[in-house]
Amino acid sequence: MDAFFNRLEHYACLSAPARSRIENAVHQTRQYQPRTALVQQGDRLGRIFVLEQGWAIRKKELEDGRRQILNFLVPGDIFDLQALINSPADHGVETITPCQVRSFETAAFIDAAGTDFTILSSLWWATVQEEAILREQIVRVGRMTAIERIAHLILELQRRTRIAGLGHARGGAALPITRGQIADALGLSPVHVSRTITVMRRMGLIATDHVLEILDPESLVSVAGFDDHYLHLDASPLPADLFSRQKPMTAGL
Amino acid sequence: MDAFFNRLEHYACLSAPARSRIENAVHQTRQYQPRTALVQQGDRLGRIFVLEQGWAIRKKELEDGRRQILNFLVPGDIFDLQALINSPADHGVETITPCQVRSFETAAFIDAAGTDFTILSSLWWATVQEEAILREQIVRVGRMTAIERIAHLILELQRRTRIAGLGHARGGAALPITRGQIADALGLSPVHVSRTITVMRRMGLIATDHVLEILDPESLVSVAGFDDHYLHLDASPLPADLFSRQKPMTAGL
DNA sequence: CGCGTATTTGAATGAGGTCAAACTGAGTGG
DNA sequence: CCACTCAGTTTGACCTCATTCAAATACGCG
Repeated sequence: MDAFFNRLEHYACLSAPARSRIENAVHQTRQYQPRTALVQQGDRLGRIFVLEQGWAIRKKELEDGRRQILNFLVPGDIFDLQALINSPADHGVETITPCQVRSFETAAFIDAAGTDFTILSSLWWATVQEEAILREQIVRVGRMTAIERIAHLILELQRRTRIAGLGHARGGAALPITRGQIADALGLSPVHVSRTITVMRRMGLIATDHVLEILDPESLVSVAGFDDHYLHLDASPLPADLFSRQKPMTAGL
Repeated sequence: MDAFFNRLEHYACLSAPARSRIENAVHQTRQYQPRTALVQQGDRLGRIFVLEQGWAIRKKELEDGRRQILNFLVPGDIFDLQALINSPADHGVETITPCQVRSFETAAFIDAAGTDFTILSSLWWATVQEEAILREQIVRVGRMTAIERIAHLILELQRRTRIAGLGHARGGAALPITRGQIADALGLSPVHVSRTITVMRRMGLIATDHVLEILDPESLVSVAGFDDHYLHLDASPLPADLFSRQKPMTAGL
């Protein structure tokens, strides 16, 4: 439960009863190998998942094999709250490292989460943050050069792993992703990613001894034009009386 | 209120009391000229907006003037539910045609919407759909060729205007957007958009007498590799007892 | 008419893609 | 311990899709 609670508490301080509601909700935990499909496009899910350990990707594929990685998932990330509506998944989720995944049946999850204000507040934060990440991804892919895209992505992942409680205090946080994955995430070819990363290594921005590491955070920020506002790291809980001001017995969106 | 109700009812049939709760919620309606900023990056909003008439865009801008349009807003679209969390806007919203915009103070909106299951259900659908649109935008910009991007965007907007109750029965739906806007949405240059659209016109796919119109929907779908599943047009209401199965007095996410 | 904005077209340039081959490193098995 | 494999990475040569620059054209609109 660590990664999940860690994430929820990043957004709002959970009450003891809230914690135990979730702890006691029926759930299962499974381990997966890398390259395992967790959600397949077209699936109707009926479950809510939490990535407890490891890395995964959201992706869409075109008929002819072109692949777009929409986003990386790091420990604590929740998917798919969309399962609340019973519509087929419009994209797939796949592990890229060994992963531990917790899942709740939708109804059990709602019983546990849907009545507690702090949990709902955290979940809404998580949704807002996820949307913001998607928007920034659009900007990267639509309007940035190769080196900007890569630098920007690295910084985003570094910030997100920090939230997830991974990674070392500063710069740190080794990213377990391949050139091919970076390419599919950023709309580039693996070859060009390799070339660009070589340049970045020579610039002293990053090191790539087996895993990708940040050497010079400041310069990287400047190369990427990175502004972490969109990640809403300043998360503060919603006002606690937001939903109860006039109707004490109801909890809402 | 037409566009808003029309949209909400696309997702779930509203009860009479639900309608009147919204109708009676304190709100204001304003008209705006084209190119008016409705939300500026960095604003703290405190209001929920509904686009009643006209078209708008969500956008982000880079320091040096590069601009990325994240998404187009059509009548019935809601922004920004993110205002529920009190965090500065990470992107801007701007009109591109004359617009009529309704807005609710956050608290008033929650009072009206937060306790009614059908409304919450509709709002959740709208959020899920919006996220799906952002994801598809990533695929367009990341992995499609210019002609695919343009064809795909045109089809998305055509479907969305149909939901919005604009546009003619088939093909139809004139899109009031310029080459420059298409370029900023799709990560292309206006010049190349113009060239590509000329090609598409010569292929008999579209017409561009003042506004953009679809002539040959089938071929356009094939050129774009368009699959409208992601728009979740098959929206069906959540099971009405989803939140009340075990705890009758609560409504939830 | 005259101005500002959007579009079109041409020619030259460039960022990134493709193809192909060599290289690295972590298993795995003899 | 070495050979073999497989996946990922690197590098070079060439190509192409899209950009940039520039000039011409069309289109409202006061």
